Amino acid sequence: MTLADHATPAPRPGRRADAERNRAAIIEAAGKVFAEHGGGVDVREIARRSGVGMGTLYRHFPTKDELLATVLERQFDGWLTDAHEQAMATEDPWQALDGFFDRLLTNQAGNRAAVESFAATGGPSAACIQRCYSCIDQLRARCADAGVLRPGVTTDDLFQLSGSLSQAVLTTAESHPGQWRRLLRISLDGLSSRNTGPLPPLA
Amino acid sequence: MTLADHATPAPRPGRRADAERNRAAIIEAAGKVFAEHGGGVDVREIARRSGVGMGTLYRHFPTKDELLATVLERQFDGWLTDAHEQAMATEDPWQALDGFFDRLLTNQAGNRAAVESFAATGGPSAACIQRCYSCIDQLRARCADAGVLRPGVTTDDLFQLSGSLSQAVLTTAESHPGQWRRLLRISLDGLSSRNTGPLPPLA
DNA sequence: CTTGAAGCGGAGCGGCCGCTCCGATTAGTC
DNA sequence: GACTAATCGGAGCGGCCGCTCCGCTTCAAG
Repeated sequence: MTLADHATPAPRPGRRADAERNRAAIIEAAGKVFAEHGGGVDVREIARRSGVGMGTLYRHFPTKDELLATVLERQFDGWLTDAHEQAMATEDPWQALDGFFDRLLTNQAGNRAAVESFAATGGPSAACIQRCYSCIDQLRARCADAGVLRPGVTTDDLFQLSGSLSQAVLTTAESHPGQWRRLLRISLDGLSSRNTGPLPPLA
Repeated sequence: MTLADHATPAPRPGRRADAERNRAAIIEAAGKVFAEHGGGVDVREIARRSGVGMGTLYRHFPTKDELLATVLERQFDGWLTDAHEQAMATEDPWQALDGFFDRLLTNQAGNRAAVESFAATGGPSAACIQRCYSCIDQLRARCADAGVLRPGVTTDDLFQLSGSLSQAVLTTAESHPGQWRRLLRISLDGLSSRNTGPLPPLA
């Protein structure tokens, strides 16, 4: 995992064993709590759920934002890696793109904090966005080379699409789980090279 | 306007003139402030911007949530009416649908509070959602009758689409304004009857 | 102009929440 | 077991924000 680099402070090996355990507990609990209630939850709730005092929590993460960022980064990075690996293992370029989106969105289904962070900044962090862009661009290029992608579609378009769909994933999570897949199918069909009409120009 | 019914307390005609003026000022200022900063802003900011004291604000709206609801309802209702009228005046069913979405999304472009409310509850209020559903359903039926709409597409699909795109409208508002139109075009192309593949079933 | 009731303003209360501080505890060493 | 430095825990501080309270102002009826 390359993402441990972003943690603050980084998990040094020379640390006491209980400290290491607590740190892990905090990250796990925070992941669940943020996903359930969004980034606005009381930090005390995270401390409670991880069985740790406030002092301990704040020694590991100097700021609530830092904790949120770390957690989000870990989660998103995991989802991204997973979706990317699956896509790489798929031969058909179009199915790879399809599977990538499906996997990525499935993974973050119901995670309030993740969607909020997309809404606020377009993603968990600049580095994360960059990684995501790279993945998407790779898949886009494969599709474009195979001639199955609608001409003029940019990596940015695909990135925005995933962000916008993650909104749908969240709002339909409780009432109509999985309905977002219909939107994904529709969008992907609109992205196929069957559609040759020009897209609105970038301002 | 049927939406004044939702205000609390309703603007009674027998009220003093200055009270009426203040009420209007509050609604207007709140609309701007909520749009700029989202539903989380300090109520004091709204009082300041409308040139009114806290007491006045809270006599007109017993609760911050009530104020937010009223404002959102007014705004959304206006946008919806506007988009609907424009769509009704368009003969071609497909262009009517296209124009409806374009107009609705353009109108709410950059309104943080509006997008938040979509994220939280799917819309400003149950009544508003109902109205929106009706509009969309009407347009959907016209397209379906004309045979230009992909088979199996539900009103719910179209509603979710608009909610998900409003997310894109917000995130691209500052860096790439108007880029969301590309996503809209893509989605609509995926919704045309040219695409006959079955959509994932509703769970 | 007088009068009384409707309306106004903003200081301030109470609760929530991010973060800190320091005495108690415990892991790890000899 | 003794020792010490790293770690822990949670009471509490300070600031933010929703909302209230009440003395002052203004409208409009007579």
